[in-house]
Amino acid sequence: MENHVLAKTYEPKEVEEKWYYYWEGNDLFKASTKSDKPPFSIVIPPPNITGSLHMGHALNNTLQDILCRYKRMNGYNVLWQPGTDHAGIATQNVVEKDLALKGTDRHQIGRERFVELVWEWRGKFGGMIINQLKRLGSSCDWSRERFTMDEGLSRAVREVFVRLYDENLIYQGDYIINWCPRCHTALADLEVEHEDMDSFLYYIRYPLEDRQGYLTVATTRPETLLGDTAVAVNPEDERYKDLSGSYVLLPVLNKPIPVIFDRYVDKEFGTGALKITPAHDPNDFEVGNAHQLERIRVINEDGSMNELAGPYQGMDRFECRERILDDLKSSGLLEKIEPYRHAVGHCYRCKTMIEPLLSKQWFVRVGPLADKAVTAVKDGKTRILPSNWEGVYYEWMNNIRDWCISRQIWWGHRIPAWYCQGCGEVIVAKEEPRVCPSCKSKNLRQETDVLDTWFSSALWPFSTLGWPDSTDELKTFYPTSVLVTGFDILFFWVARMMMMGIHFVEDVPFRDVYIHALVKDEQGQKMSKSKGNIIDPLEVLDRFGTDAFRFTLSVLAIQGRDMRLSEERIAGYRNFINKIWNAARFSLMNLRDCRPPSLDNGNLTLADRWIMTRIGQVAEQITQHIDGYKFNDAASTCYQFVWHEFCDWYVEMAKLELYSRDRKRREVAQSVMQILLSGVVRLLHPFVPFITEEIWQRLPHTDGSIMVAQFPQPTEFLSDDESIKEMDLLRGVIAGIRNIRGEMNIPPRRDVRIVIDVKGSRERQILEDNLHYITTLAKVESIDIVSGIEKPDSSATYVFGDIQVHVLLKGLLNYEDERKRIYKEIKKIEREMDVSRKKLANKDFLSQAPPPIVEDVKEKVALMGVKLEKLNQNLTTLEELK
RNA sequence: AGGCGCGUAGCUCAGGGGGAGAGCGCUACCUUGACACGGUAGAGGUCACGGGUUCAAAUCCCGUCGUGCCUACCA
Repeated sequence: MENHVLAKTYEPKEVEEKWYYYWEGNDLFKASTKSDKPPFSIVIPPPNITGSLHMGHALNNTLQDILCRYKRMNGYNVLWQPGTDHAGIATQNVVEKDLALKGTDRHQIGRERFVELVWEWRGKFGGMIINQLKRLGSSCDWSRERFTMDEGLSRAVREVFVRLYDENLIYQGDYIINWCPRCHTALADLEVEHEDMDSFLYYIRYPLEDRQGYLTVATTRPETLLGDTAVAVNPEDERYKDLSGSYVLLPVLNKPIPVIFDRYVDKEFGTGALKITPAHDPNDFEVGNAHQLERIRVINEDGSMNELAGPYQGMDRFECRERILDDLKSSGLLEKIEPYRHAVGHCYRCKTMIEPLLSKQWFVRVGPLADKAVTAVKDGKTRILPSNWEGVYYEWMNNIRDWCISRQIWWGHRIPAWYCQGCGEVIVAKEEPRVCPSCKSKNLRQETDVLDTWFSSALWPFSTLGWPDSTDELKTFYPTSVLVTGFDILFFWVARMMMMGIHFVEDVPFRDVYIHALVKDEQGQKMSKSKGNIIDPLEVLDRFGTDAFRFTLSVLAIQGRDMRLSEERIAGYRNFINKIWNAARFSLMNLRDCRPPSLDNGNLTLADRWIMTRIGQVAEQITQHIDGYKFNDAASTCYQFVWHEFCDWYVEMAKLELYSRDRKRREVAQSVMQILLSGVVRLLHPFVPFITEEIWQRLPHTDGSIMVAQFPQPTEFLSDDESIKEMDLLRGVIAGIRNIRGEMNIPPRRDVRIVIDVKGSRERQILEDNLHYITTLAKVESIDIVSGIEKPDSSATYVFGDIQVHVLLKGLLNYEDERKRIYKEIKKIEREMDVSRKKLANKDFLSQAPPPIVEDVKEKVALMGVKLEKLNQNLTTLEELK
């Protein structure tokens, strides 16, 4: 125990680093595979190595840490599994930028060297976010940190790939994929962001081959006409019935292409005639397949036009569009242009406009996997919370499309497939094959594509635990207890982990999925670099301290609603942290000479019994709230209790005991104070770990870290309902006197005299026993307790139930103010009574409402009646005096 | 186009069939021996609008308006 007085203001910087080292150094974050305790496990949503801590991470990890610390204190063997993901495209982009600065590029240095450089980059910068997570106080088991590209996880990736391929759940094929010409790779459908853009609908005339006239098509992408292989119309469309079997001439290239009939075409849109470009549009691709059309790809992977684009070869796709339009205009084939707004796909990494391209790629056949993942949630094996996200999950799973998993980049898990240069055989294997099993050729070349990063992330809950080996970790901690994440990766990640976990480990990856909100700015806007409205969590940590920040995030973590974060809000909770600090400071100052605590009911004051009962109730509420992922309710309950019950009332009342010359009284108060403070910091610890450890360590008669102390159980304290009622009475009387002082503007230095008129003997007893609290807290000179007297002269009166508190104000009473005060009170009560009286006058209410409700209303009317009567008497007396 | 959510005190939001709540802000007073990152008191709301169910609706249902987000291959 340290004896010197605590600083007046809490200084987070000094405290945070010290305790984090202490926790980590003492292995307090470590999980065990040999423990009798029940397991509790969470896998971290792996931040990507290019990232820096943002608000989303801060919230996500704060919530996970709250759960982990709470569970540890409740006696669980907790594994919080940390790690990072390799973020294929993003990381490759970062390193490529570096190369560009040095005047080179990856093609010049070659694949092998490039991958080496990425590993070097990762070694230097990839751990940054991990240190930032530590600053947040995250209690991950860092000894188990994993990386999606490390050896074990790579082995899991190969195992999964090969098994899915063998089960015919991975296939390779030519399909239209989303191509990012800047990142130079295919993207999965999910990685495409659709954005509404102002554009034009161009009406282009395709001359009929065998007669005069045109067939006019409407398109948003005139440049793709170079790859057209047909024009389609609806077979039901009367306008075009006579075109059966005919051809039109493709403008510019003057090539005949057939008119085909397909129900897919919407008669109402445009002209009802649709140009078909099977190599550059997913729908056209389908139509093309149905009609065995040729697929002509006219755009290169860098977005330029290729040799099949004839005169436009070498132009960029956007330039080509302009040139074609010019040419169409001059040849009279451009009928008209209409403004048109429609959704255009963009790369989620670099925002470049996506080019749908025909390309050979690897796909996962997700249908069968998705079915099982849906069933698991339907059967309640995994709960998705809040439950409205379940619907979103089903909706997506039921409409799922095959997943394009190959990426044309170098950084990632290279696809374990080899092509035999001799016979063309495709070999998929965990280890590199020496010879072709079919033709025995040794000339094999490995697939150059790598896998989508999410492919490895999908294995995270079991690959990090050692799968495919049957490890103790897997046996102890799988399925994990809960996954905490944002809805933005529900499809990207959660759904895929569900599919893979069920398929490969034969059980769901998590029991609960808790979906938390997005963090937005004060205006409710998404934070983004381009908007410049980012609040940097690291700056917040510096300015306000980790605990203040974590507490703010907890209070704002309301289920199902995005949070608006502002600095004022954080400053407000910084004040709360300081309040905790000062409450502890006061307590510890008075505990220097204390003995080990014990609760001797016989000697407890009303305040003691009350606060000991309240903290038990609060412990129970907080437990319920955390168990239900109601972080905001849990944090608010802490706030209200600590500030408005512990500090506002208990500390003030305990001062009388602690400053008492009666040693026994002081000792009792010290006992209660120790138990109370110990309970408070333990309740708060999951939310604000640093300050609570600091206080815990200074608290007499505690040992070890608060991290491993028992979370408060209601049974540690008292359950004394009478004390609650008695305190309500006491607080009501004190509040009444304060109210009059405030309203009447009685200077604080002016001690006033009070007469309390109380009939009930029990109530009288309570007040008499606690007179010293009233005099001190209401700053009163003296109190007389009487029964059934006339209202004293020059008094202001507060009516509390059937108790009247007369404040004697000789020479200070402003009659007009007092009259107004009472009148206002009367009006308020009358309004309330009206409502209740009407209810009682209603036969239906009396007969149909539940009896306890009716009783309540009757009781309320009776109480209000008494109060009203007294108020009216007081008013009359006052007017007579006037 | 569908789906989900939101509209409650000046601001940010809890609550969710029977007495309108919190934080911040605001007003007045207070250098009280834990804390001015503090204390005491106070002002402030036909709970978006219109219907319906009910003895009773801010709360449940339907509709309207406003607003946000997600999903989607109509060129």
